[in-house]
Amino acid sequence: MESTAPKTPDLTSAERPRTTAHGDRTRRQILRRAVDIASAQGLEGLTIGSLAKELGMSKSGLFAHFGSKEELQLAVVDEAAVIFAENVVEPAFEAPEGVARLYALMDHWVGYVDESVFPGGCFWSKVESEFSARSGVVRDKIVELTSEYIKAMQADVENAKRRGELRDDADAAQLTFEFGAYVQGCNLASQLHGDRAAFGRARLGIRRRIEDAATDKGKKALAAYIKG
Amino acid sequence: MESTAPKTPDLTSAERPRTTAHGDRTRRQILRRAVDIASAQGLEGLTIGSLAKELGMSKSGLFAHFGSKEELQLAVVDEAAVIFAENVVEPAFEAPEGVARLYALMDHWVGYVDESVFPGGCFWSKVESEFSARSGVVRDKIVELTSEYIKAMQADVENAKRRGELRDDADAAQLTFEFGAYVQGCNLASQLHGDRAAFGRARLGIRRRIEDAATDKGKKALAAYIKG
DNA sequence: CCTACCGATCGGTAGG
DNA sequence: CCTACCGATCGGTAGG
Repeated sequence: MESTAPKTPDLTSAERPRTTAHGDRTRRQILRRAVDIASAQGLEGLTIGSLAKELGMSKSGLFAHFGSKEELQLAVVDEAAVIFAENVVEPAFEAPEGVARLYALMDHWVGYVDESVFPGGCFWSKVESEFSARSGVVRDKIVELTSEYIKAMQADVENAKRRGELRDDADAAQLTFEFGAYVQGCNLASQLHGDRAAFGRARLGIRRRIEDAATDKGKKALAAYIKG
Repeated sequence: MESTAPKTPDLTSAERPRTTAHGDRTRRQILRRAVDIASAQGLEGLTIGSLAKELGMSKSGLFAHFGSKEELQLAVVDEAAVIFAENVVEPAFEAPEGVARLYALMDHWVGYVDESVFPGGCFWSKVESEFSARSGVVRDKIVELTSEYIKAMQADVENAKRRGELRDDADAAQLTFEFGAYVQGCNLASQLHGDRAAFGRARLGIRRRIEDAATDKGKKALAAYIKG
């Protein structure tokens, strides 16, 4: 039975009416706090009751903003993507194209882990591990967004090749894999072993892999960017 | 009030009476299944009720083997350490000392992730991430064991240096960091993105880092081991 | 090893 | 946004 004028509006969809400035501000405050908690406790450890208590509101009051725990988790992942864009992707675009921008992207990325934008370390490392053996829309969104970040790395590597700053025989997929691994590695070493030296090791590894694959033009461009 | 003859024996300690062969076998069966589940769902996602149901026993019957969820988690971590020793640490000792043994250790390590000894990928990656922002004896045990694995890597690097197979200026801590990062990287790429090519990339990265740091003697020893 | 419980907490709902 | 609930599940206990 289909109805052309449904009595019950779909409160779980993104089109749910939410036009007041106050409602938007409250929702944003909830999500900022939720991303912090999820970076430490995971998206399942983030419970509606404990989040509500920390924000000084009732459980059902908070719940009404999202409609389900899954919708809350999706909103938290979206919010984390905004924070990542602001702290890593966008700042890297200020560097000149080529190896400089590639290095800038990875340098900001390590910095975002290092400076602990989130109390629990890298939000993405946490939720990737948490959802790696699950299925559903939350996992799908995590996979989609982190795939974009990997593609952004690889695009910068391939752009540097096209500009003649990395050698033609440089293996873009291999470099991308190694860069991602270094970021993961320093996040875990820091969070689990308190090893702050790992950030320097990640940066050094990234720099050496770029230098090893760079042409003379690329080496000069990278040195000029790092010095400047 | 101290008693020299306490009426209630400490059932949570390791000294709890457990002498029957049957009890030991049951306990081992429970733990093997539990490690599998924890590699996918984590040590919190491993609930006593669901584990009991899967093993066809009552919740309290299973519970009696451990005394608390925390003791179960500790036993699961110990069991995972036995499996890691059998699959990675011990097989590597069959390779000759030096860069060959270093490569063998890392090759078996990647193989243990690749061949999915556990259904959820690397048990250690899962629980390291899960407990990175927690405190307590379970986290402490995870940190202790994974630190041992890192030390085993670094000991092999330093041994290869002493034998003149890696150059004197090779940075042992840097190499160790990069090897660990590659293992983490291929586990996540495989589990989250289904990227089985990542195992080859991890192995290639490990081999190139060793070759880049190797002396002529070391290059020959590595080539002989990989060919043989 | 079992059945039969316990209090606490989970996500979610009713009704305002 | 609230109070007051719900059934399900959690770790854990009593008593055998």
